[in-house]
Amino acid sequence: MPVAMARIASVLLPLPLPEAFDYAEPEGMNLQVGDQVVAPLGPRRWIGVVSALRDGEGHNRPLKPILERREEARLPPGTLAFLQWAARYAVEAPGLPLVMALRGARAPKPKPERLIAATGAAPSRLTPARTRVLEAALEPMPAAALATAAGVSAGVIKGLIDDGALEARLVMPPNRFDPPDPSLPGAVLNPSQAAAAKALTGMIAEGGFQVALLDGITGSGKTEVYLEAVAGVLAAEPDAQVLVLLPEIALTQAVIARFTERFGAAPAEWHSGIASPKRRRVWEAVAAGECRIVVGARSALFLPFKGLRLIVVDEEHDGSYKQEEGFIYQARDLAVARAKIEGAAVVLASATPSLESLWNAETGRYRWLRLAARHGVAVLPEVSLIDMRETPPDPGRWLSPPLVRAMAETYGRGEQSLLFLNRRGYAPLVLCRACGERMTAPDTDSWLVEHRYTGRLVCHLTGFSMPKPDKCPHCGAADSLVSIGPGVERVEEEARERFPDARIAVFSSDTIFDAEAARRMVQAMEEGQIDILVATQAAAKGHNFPDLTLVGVVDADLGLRGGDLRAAERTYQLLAQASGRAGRHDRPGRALLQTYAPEHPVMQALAAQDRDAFVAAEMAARELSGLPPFGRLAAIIASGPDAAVLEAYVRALAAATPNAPGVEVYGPADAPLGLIRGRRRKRFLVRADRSVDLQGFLAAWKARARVPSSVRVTVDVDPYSFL
DNA sequence: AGCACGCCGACT
DNA sequence: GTCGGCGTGCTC
Repeated sequence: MPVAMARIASVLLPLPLPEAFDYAEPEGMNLQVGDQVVAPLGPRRWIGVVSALRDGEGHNRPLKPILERREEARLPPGTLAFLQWAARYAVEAPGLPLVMALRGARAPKPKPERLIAATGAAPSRLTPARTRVLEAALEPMPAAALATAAGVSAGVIKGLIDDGALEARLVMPPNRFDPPDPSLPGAVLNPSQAAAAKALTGMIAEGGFQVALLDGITGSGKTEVYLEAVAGVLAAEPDAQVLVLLPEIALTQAVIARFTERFGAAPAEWHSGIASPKRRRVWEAVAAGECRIVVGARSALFLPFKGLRLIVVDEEHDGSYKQEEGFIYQARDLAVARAKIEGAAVVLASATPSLESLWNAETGRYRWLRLAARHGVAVLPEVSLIDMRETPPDPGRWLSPPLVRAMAETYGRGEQSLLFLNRRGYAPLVLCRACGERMTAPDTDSWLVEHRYTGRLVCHLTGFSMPKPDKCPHCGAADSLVSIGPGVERVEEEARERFPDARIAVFSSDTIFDAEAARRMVQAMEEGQIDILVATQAAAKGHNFPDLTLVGVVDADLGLRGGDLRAAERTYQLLAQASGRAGRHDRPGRALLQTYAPEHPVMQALAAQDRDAFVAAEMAARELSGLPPFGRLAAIIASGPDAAVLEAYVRALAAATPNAPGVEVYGPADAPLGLIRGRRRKRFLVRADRSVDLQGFLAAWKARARVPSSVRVTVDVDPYSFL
């Protein structure tokens, strides 16, 4: 009889370790790849996941044994493969994506709930209050809910429990997600929508990995179309799971409502705002295949789907799909990668698709579905440019005469205006008139933004804030601090001066900090309780305001000044979304863009409402310089508190640059914000041809120079922010 | 990530 | 003379 050979288990730990660690499998544990285990690490115990199993003994040293196998769900093979792919893609430790994947698995379990139920026994004495309670206690419910329902105090309920007529039961909340019913009738589709829905369901029915770009202007009804694709997937396979990604939490409630209406059951919700026990429930139900639709933010991509068949990426162009901190990734790109690993389909939906997706559609990699017709009777707004050189605002003002005139006409007709300025606070810069000092956060280069509501100066980069000082902290001069440039608060102030009787509100992350506040503001706007809304990006998307007929963009050039790769594209997308807010019903709307560069191709394309011309021009420029989507970019940022140590490292790294054909390395240069929280930052930029294994190059390069422990090195593949 | 080990300042 | 600051390094 052959002696059973001991097995070695490679365990991926949710830590920034360079590789999976090997452990001995204790006899009889019967591990499988994907199992959650507890393993010893130094003096501690860590939860990890088995990533490989092989026969053999530890070679160089004895291996520590795994301590236990957890009963919690096993990570499906597709999920594990995706995590490993994602780590390589981001040039990061393999344990970092696992941190995201286990975020639900390690959350505390839901606690049993105490419910009060009738025992059927009659109470010894009946009072009117007691009768009401017994009538209300038809099914078990929490004591507080029962007291409210019966209109009594908690004492009455306690009395009935002591009397034996009611009893308390500890019940685990059911980990059930009601199954969606794809056979319920969907929305009535217009011909354009119907054609797109048919093409989508046909594509998905073929099975396997496929990507479609659902490209339709604001209001063309993209959601109805992808809902039909979801219905098709759910109907075709009883175990199929669907993931719907949204760029921000504020949009989830509306989309969840649409899904609930369409399929008669609420989908699971997943984002950073979900409480821990709920996360745990969703995570386990997704792993068990019991939860079939998840609507969530980018982190939902790391859930342990068992039978993922379709991923919808709504507003696919949106910059918030790019995670910029910690584990850096682009969720839209990872969604496509995950679908490829799982053999699933992807629908990318947008009114202003990213150039990358348009290029993939143009070259036939993605199926291109264009929704042309506008839903309902609304017409597109008329877009015109205001040349700020010809009709400048008064000094210290930000609204030009043509825009103010248009606002007056709109207000006079009882209609609504939206002033759009993508800048929080009152003024983006405060400086001292006496000595010229610019206020910045301690040990940081970025300017402090003045907020008048709170009377503070705030660093939007580090979160630092301080009360606005009376005297210049640098030279001590009194009353010398001046506010430079406009933010939404300052535009609001100007609007109030010009229209003292109008009802004016500000929509920004400083006035609207949760989903409930956003809902109230949207409702007030819908009901016509606001005449002029001054808003940052937060309000640029997703809402229909029937009486909104004027959109004024205060500084249309703002996004162009960053000078980065996507400046033009981002500005186009943002302004197209913002101007698309106007005139959605029976009244035609207009959008006025204040610009100092009306001849710029972005402004011309917006005024002519000619997206294709803009895209063609931008693509040609990118192709000429080999930039995405025609080439690939990555940034390497090194930071550290000691300038000399950092400089030495960055020089060593530069000297170690591998010579690779089709790759150019620029730098090292001071990062645009060279100093944050006392850490100096240096940056390399890498451009590579599409045929180059960029990740392989970056990993090999990074490995060629020893990193001093005080220096942090981050790799940003496909950078969006050039700060 | 967390925890131990190690070499320089103000304290019982 | 010690207690402890957190810089540096390791964990299968």
